[in-house]
Amino acid sequence: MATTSTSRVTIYDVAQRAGVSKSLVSLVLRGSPQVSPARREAVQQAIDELGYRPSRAAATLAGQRSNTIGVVIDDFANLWFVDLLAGLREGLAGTTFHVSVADAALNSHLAESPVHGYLSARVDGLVIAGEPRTADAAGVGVSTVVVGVRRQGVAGADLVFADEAAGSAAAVEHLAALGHQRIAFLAGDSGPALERERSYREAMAARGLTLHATPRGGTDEASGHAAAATLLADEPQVSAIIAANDLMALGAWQALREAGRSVPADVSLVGYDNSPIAATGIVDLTSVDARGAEVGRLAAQALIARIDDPTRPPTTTSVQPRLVLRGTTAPPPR
Amino acid sequence: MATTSTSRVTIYDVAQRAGVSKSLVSLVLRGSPQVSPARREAVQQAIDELGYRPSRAAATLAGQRSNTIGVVIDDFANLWFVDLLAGLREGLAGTTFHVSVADAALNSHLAESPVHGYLSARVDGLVIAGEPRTADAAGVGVSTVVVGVRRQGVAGADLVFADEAAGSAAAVEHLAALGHQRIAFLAGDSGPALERERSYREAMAARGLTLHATPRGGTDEASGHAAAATLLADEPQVSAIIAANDLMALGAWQALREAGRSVPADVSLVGYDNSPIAATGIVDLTSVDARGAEVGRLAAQALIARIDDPTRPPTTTSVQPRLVLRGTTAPPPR
DNA sequence: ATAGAATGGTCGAGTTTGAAC
DNA sequence: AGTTCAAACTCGACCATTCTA
Repeated sequence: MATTSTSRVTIYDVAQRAGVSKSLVSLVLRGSPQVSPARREAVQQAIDELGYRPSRAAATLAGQRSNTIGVVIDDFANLWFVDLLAGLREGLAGTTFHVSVADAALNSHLAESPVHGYLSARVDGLVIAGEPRTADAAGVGVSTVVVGVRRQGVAGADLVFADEAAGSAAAVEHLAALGHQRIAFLAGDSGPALERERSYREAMAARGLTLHATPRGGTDEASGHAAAATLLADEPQVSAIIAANDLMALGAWQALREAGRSVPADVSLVGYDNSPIAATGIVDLTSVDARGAEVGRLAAQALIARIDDPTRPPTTTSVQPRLVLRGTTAPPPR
Repeated sequence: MATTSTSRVTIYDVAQRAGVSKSLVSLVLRGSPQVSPARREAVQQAIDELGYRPSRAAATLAGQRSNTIGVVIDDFANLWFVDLLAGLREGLAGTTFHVSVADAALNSHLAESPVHGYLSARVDGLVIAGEPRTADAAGVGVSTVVVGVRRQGVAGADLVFADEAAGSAAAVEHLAALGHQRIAFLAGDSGPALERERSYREAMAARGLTLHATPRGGTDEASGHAAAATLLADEPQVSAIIAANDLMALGAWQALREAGRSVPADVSLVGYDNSPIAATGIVDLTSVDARGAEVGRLAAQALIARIDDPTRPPTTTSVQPRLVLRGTTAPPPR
């Protein structure tokens, strides 16, 4: 079995052992139907006996394709991508593509950007689930789909994103239906956060309600806390808060607690992303589900189609978000 | 710039344009000091003008090394690995290794295991941060470090893990110092969970306290909820609960709330992992910090050393965990 | 079903160059 | 002027596959 062979076992070794040519081994490896069952069996046996592992590098070099799809995300700490990856995988079922994930931080010790790394790796497709670099705006030379609403586009890429407008509208509608009038929005400066804010403004205007949007800041828990604290000091009459994401909502909750306001009795709270943290029973945060899994599934579809025909015109697909009602929203206090 | 060249630009094209041999281009690419500034400059200019991207596949094939480290984790949804990756990256600073992350689920549409995928990719090193497959116990033929306490070992691999015994002991000690006697443990069936349970038992025995460990179940929120619900029904006199991880602690908290017991006034609660979710102000869960970043840093060190000298005897390194005190522990009710 | 060219790099050995002895 | 030597550069075999014929 695990013979400590001096050199690696190659396709030649397998071919020799099975008594066939190396080309035939290659065919078996890639599951070609043009191989007789007897030969296939013999080759497979030789592979097992020798413990042969095909070299992906050689296959990529010779085949001009890596059979790999690269996924670039902003940050592993951002929980949103967990769903996205799950959907991506689902959409890739039935294909033989490998999936490789990189975040900008992970390889920050190298000068190179993740996108360039994947380009060097000759990926067959690229999923950019974060803000694209300006340098990549002109196109990256490989089938690409950009996920999420981004400030920066990538030429020739397909687009898949959640319809943030519908999400904010649903949140506003839910709160308005409960009787809230003074509904605030905790704004952030990422692409999706901007879009969520924009549509919050629209939804409020459509109802003739007064806007209460905070200045744009970061999108983490501390930013949510700070923004909410300022908001509560300036406009204590606010009875509901929509945050640009769940983490900010948690920060806001903390600020509310510190201000002696209870959720949802005094103030209703709606997050955005429906992240795992919102779903825990102890947090139980009403949140807009951005449908990451569905976005991932559609992104996979778009990518497969583009790899199949790189000349097809870029498409734009949006997914309807869903408001997940939990325990942080209630009618305003009388 | 972006000339839509028919075929890819290769090292030959760059060499020709710069008026040097392809070997010299290769030397520039890898930052060799044996190149005159003038030539280096010329080559770099040619690279920029042509938009050349080296082929990693070719480099790996020719160089017999991929300059890549593969990281295998159980599941992206497990937040623990976020810290681990951060530490890994830190430990890899100054090297030119690329880092690639795969979880078992992500490529589940392929028959192949992540480890085998990385073997085919000819990674220079492997970090296994999950339960190794039995098939890999005999060794995988590449420098490997296993992270965390696992039931299954990998021959020849270095080991880096948090000292779970010290973690459980710290939790028990903290609770005992607050005056708790009836301290329960929510057990799970993963490698680390078993170890945490084992040392909980030891720490309790050392203090002459009666054990209250639940039967081992899953390690997710629902499992924590179920285990705690049963525990509260069977042994309502318990005044403190240590969970095998944070998610289980959240589930337990929910069960406590449903039973009308408040945290920490009626029952104290300690989680394990110090995950981001525990750190949020709204949850504020006392938790044992498994020091993922430190583990990652040490894993990187061990791996670098092993890649440097594959014959060195396997090492075992443990990291002292730290109990992070937050708002879910207090003296028992009188 | 197979031989042989092609893929795009790396690597070690060898060649050139120019200055120092 | 001839020899020596290191630094700078080039040559060509080789890596393990796929693809064409």
